[in-house]
Amino acid sequence: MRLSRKSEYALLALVDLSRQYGKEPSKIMDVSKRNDIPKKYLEQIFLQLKGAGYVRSFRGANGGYALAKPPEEITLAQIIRLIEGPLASVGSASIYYFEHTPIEQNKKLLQVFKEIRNVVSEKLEGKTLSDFID
Amino acid sequence: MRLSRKSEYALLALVDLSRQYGKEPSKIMDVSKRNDIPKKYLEQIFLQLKGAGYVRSFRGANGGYALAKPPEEITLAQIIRLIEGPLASVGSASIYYFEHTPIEQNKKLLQVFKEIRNVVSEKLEGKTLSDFID
DNA sequence: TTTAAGTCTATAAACAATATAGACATTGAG
DNA sequence: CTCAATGTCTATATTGTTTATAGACTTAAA
Repeated sequence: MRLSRKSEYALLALVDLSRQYGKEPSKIMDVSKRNDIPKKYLEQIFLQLKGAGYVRSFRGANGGYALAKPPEEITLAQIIRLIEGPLASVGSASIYYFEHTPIEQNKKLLQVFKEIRNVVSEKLEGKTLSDFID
Repeated sequence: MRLSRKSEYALLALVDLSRQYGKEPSKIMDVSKRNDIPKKYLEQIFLQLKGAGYVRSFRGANGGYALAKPPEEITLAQIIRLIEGPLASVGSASIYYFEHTPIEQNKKLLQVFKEIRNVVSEKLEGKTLSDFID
């Protein structure tokens, strides 16, 4: 499970919104500056997060973005699955995104990557955005 | 730590050589056929493994490839680090391949990925080629 | 009506993954 | 000595992904 820059940005942006949860929405520009994320790229990331129901947007002047649910209800696993796809190292060890890959030819080898998938999954399912507000 | 096709091929090919350890070297063509790996791609993979000292080659007629050391002495971690680079999900959580990335801005977030790196590393350091001979 | 926001879609630049091609070098067998 | 089988080396092709950037459009508040 290699994280792209996009996922790093998404996590930072969501933690930023978590700090404002219950308050006024945050403007893309402000989130961009505070976390050093390219503004136009962040726009796309927020649109994706919105499509998946993790954030809400408010258009027009005084608009901005806010979390769509409490920080306690959004896990790292959910966000990373959204942006990256499978948590597993190989497609054939993935549950949500299973696909056939060559390593299936060796059952024991595949088993190692399933075990890794499981521990990674547990770690990420167990952490929510609320755990990362300073 | 997302595995490329190349790593899957490398692991399958090495396990194949492990089965022949102590016997005659295996020809690229045979390893290719047995594991369904494109021959010309496998050539490149073996050259890389040879450069890193995991396999030896014998040229000319009756040539082929063999493990350069006992299967017990080659770990999955070594091979994956060779082919993929860092085991860590993010560069800033990597020890051997550290680099600065945005997620460092949030120490707690970074810590999660360091923990994941550690468990993945332990799993892969703890398994050698000998564990995968049927 | 103006202005400050978010929306949507296209595209570009750079890089990585996954091979394929072909000329070359080495070795053993006959 | 020559031929065939094998590994070596380097270049290139193809495709996809990542990481953005651009610009025209829509919405809402003042």
